[in-house]
Amino acid sequence: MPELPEVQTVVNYIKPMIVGERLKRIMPVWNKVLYNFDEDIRRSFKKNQIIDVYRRAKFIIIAFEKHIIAIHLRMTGKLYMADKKTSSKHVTAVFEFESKRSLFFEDVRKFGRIYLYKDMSIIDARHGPEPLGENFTLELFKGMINHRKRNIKALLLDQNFLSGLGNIYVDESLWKSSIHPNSIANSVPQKKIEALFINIKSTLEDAISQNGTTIIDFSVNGESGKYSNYLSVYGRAKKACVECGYKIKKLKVAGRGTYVCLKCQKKYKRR
DNA sequence: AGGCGTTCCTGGGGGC
DNA sequence: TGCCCCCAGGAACGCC
Repeated sequence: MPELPEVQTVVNYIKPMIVGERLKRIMPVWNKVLYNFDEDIRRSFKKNQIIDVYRRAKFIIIAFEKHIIAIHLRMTGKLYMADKKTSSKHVTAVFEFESKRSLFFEDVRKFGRIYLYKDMSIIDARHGPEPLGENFTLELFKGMINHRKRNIKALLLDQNFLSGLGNIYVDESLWKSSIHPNSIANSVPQKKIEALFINIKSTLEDAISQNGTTIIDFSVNGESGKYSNYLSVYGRAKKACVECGYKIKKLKVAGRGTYVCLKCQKKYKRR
């Protein structure tokens, strides 16, 4: 499941290949993949050269002079460049460039969507700060959390609260900070919040440096994420905690499969 | 405000 | 071996 590090890896991979390309058209292979391409914007889509590619939250942003295209991979989305049609039956959309090359969007479970906006305002309004951005300071994080009474895992997964985290990196960050995922957010001691702040950043940075955790099949070069070798709790049910040796438990928290060491991670209840 | 259920999808795992 | 059932999971939305 692509989270911030996986999306960043995809951006790093495709950016040098498509900046400067001119978009001829987007072919929706599966009819729901283009989420909000209203006809007016579509017809005025004349400034068609890609000027930048970057990540915001879990979106891949392809920027044109007058508009942006945002791609969300959701669970199983993949992007890769190719010259000709691929044989994959899971392609849901194809970006055709004037150079005759194409960017393929492949998505087995079909949750991924492509959005068209005039600018970033709608996405920015619905998403919290970037955990690796300069504006995301410890003081800001403390201020965001100190009035929140949700359980900490649900809060960290909420893209409106903080951008980019998903199930894997939330579990990893909470384990590293010795916080039980079912803790009430504003009951977690300040020292632990400081640790969490540091651990969210370092976990994401380490994962980016390993090209993410999810196995991403780029088809062309077959690169896959290597952070899976570094996971401490996620996916390690019944295995020994690498810190204390106690058996890792799999729970359900915030409706998600959740991995936790009940010996290392303390649950902070409502005060 | 926050928790919970539902929806979208399909491959794959569990049960028998 | 084979078949059917059911579920994971990101995010939006509605309901209480």
